[in-house]
Amino acid sequence: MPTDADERASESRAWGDPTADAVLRPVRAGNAFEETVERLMAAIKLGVVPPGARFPAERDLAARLGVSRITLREALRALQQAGHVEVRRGRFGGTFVTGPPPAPEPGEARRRVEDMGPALDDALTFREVLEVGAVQTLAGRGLDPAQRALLLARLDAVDTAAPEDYRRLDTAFHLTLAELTGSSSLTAAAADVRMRLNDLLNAIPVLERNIEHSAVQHAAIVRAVIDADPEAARRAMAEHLDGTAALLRGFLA
Amino acid sequence: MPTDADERASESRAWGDPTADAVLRPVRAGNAFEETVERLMAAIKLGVVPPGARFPAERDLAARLGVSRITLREALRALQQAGHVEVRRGRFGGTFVTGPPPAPEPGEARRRVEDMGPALDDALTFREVLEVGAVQTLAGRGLDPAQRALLLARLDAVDTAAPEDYRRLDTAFHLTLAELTGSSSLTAAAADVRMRLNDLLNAIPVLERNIEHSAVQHAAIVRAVIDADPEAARRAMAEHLDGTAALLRGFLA
DNA sequence: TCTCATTGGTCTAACATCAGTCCATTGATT
DNA sequence: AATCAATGGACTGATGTTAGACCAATGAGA
Repeated sequence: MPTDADERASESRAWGDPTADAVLRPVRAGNAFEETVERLMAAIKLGVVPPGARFPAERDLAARLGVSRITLREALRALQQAGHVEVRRGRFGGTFVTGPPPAPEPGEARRRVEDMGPALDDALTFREVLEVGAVQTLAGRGLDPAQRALLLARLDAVDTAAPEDYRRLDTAFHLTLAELTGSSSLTAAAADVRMRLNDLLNAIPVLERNIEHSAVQHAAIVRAVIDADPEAARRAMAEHLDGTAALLRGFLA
Repeated sequence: MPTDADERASESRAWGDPTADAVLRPVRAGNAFEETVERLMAAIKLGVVPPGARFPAERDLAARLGVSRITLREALRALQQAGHVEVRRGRFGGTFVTGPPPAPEPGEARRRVEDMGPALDDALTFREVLEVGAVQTLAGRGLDPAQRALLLARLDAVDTAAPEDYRRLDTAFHLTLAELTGSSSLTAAAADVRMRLNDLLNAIPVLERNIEHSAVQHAAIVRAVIDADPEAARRAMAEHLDGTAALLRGFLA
């Protein structure tokens, strides 16, 4: 009877599963506890809360994460038991990030890359789209003086960073570019992919040569953005990202 | 005493709140029920399940959405009571999408755009980054014959669409571009942002002139992707998106 | 030395969500 | 007309999650 509906239904099947998968994907990645632990670890690993600094008070933090204080505390206790944070009571107390975890073993990187599997290509592609898109957008609309100052400060921070702070300040530099677009969705997505790749990057030794190379590329990116040259910005960022992408993919070969 | 920690802490504060906000953002947008309703409505509005077609069986759907069957059923019942779906029991039964909702009033678009406020710019910026990035990526790596055929089919579908199917097939075309990159994160993000803008787009009448204009731009995008010309693809997509962006922003002036 | 604002620690009652099981209905197929 | 596989409908008991209130500890500043 409803031939019209049938036609549409079959047409819908022809839509291709990937789109349906994207819309009908899992509503939540895990339970509140797991996701909270994930976020807190991300804040630590991305350097949002550097070693020695403290997280916001439990009540604040729970509100920010949209999670009950109890759930948050369970997550914090997990981090505490894992030795990532240290909790002190009383006024001027709080949850403090302990020193950086021991550097991973040399072979660790390879194992982690292999573990990610197809998710690696997903993350690398997404990152390139986001970060290249961010600098193109910024170069296309130009920066006001305050934005320019912030960006130059971040660039300088990376260039003069001590080795143990390098990753953290590099992350800050990249995420600042996303922030400056003013799109919170873009910033959140950029932070998310960065987090996914961070474990891999941390497992790769920071070589002096690579740092110098990155410094040149970072400078080129900033220059292109400030000069309001989208095409140059695109090229500089793509080149920069392709470097580490090739490095990571190299572990799969 | 711990001056080192203090320095790092103050440095962290200087990180800028936006990054911290991005990492310490809410873990979940709402409860499972609300998010499930949201997703199902998205599937309907984006045309993933067109009018007359049916959703996967409750057990399948619950598994896909990563939600218990009970929660899913509550969400489905909400959609049923709102008249968006129709439930039939027995074998060959299921949850069917009813006909399209009545067209919104003329003044509706303006109100909705004003309601979104700053979220509009966020969504428009994010969309531009994602979709421009997608076509650039595709043009940069080229399409295999199957991908090319799929893309051309989607293009043809939009061009020959009946007015009531136009938005749905236009959405399919855009999301297909994201899919072809092979990055599920990118596809999910594109679907998400499209969903956010969809209500606004639906509130704008579909004019013959605009359709023709879009058809030309769609063709240009596809040509650039197939010709493996990233710069042309970027330009074509940016121009296309800026059109509707200007239209929507116009309601705020 | 004492105050007290701020912080983590704990508890309760209510609600949300879950996995698993079994029942009721349907209609194409036999 | 009977079969039966696939579907929605309904229930139970266990677990996850929440809001809110109250207690305990801390140490900078009065």
